[in-house]
Amino acid sequence: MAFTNLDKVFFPELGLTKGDVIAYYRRIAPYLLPHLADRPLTLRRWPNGIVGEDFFQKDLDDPPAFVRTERIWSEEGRRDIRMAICNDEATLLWLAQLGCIEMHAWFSRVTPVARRRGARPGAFSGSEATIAKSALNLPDFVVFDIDPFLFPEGTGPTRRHGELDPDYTRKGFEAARQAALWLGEALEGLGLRAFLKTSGKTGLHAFIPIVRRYTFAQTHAFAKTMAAWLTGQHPDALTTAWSVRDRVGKVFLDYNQNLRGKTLASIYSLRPVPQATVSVPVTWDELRAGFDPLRWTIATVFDRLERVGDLWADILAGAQEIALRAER
DNA sequence: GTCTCAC
DNA sequence: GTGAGACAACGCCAC
DNA sequence: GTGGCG
Ligand SMILES: [Mn+2]
Ligand SMILES: [Mn+2]
Repeated sequence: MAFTNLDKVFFPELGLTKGDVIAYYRRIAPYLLPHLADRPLTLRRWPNGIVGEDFFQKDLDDPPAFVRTERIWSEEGRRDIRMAICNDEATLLWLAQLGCIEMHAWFSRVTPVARRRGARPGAFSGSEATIAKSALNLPDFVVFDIDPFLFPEGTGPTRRHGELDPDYTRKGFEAARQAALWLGEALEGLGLRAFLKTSGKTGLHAFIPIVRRYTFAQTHAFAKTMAAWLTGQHPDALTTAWSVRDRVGKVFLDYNQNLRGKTLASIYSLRPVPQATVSVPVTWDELRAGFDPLRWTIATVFDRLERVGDLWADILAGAQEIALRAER
């Protein structure tokens, strides 16, 4: 496999090239690869850099031989597609070569669930019924995508990528921070430990590691209940509204990613914003103290990693049970 | 970015 | 050999 | 079935 166009500018403001993106993923690989392991990938590609067009890709027609793929049923396409799984550095760099700036891994894995009877390990193809019965329907996490919908005066949802507006960044993140703190308190009340990361923009991602025993329907219901309860406690600050215009001025607690095939920009993903930020794990103590979420970028993240290591290294070891009854 | 097909 | 053109997701929900 | 949404 050949790398091409290494000098093509991918981040004009910083002058970062495609070669810089590939170099970033080569260096981050030891931290990132464990979090991608065994998870189907939804590719999101920017072959002409962050100011160019982007597109999603799931089906890989004829990938290099070193790329692991899995045949997975696509209900809408009524056919099997071949999805990439990134378990090694070569595959990661191939993805970067394709123009993947972010990595989007599923919340479920293809590996068999231990001690599960009646399952057909490795069968994800042929029908919706097959994949619904498979390990891919049993996520490792309940996820909360915490998205501030605060905008500078005179702008609106259509211009919500206000990453260039420091005032908006600060206000939006402060709102997301408060929302995450409320979520953290509620989860603590349930005896659940969650892992936190910046999105790389102004939001936050909270992951609750769970045993692979709950279906997406169950994790979705759990997250929806939590989000609705929190929104009821803080109706002026939080929303779960489906319509963007009904979210303006609030923090959108998005529980809807808890479905098979949905993704978020992964931990240690480079984000397609001018500052070339990175999605970085943070501690709850750091959240309480506050920070600038855009401080971690392609240029600065390794300083932090060398100091604190991978704060999510043990995330799968802490798989928890979730109560399915409506809590409180 | 990759691939195929026409010239 | 080279350039043009096609192509690269999808599930859920409201209406 | 189409459109909004992430
Ligand atoms: Mn979101
Ligand atoms: Mn988000």
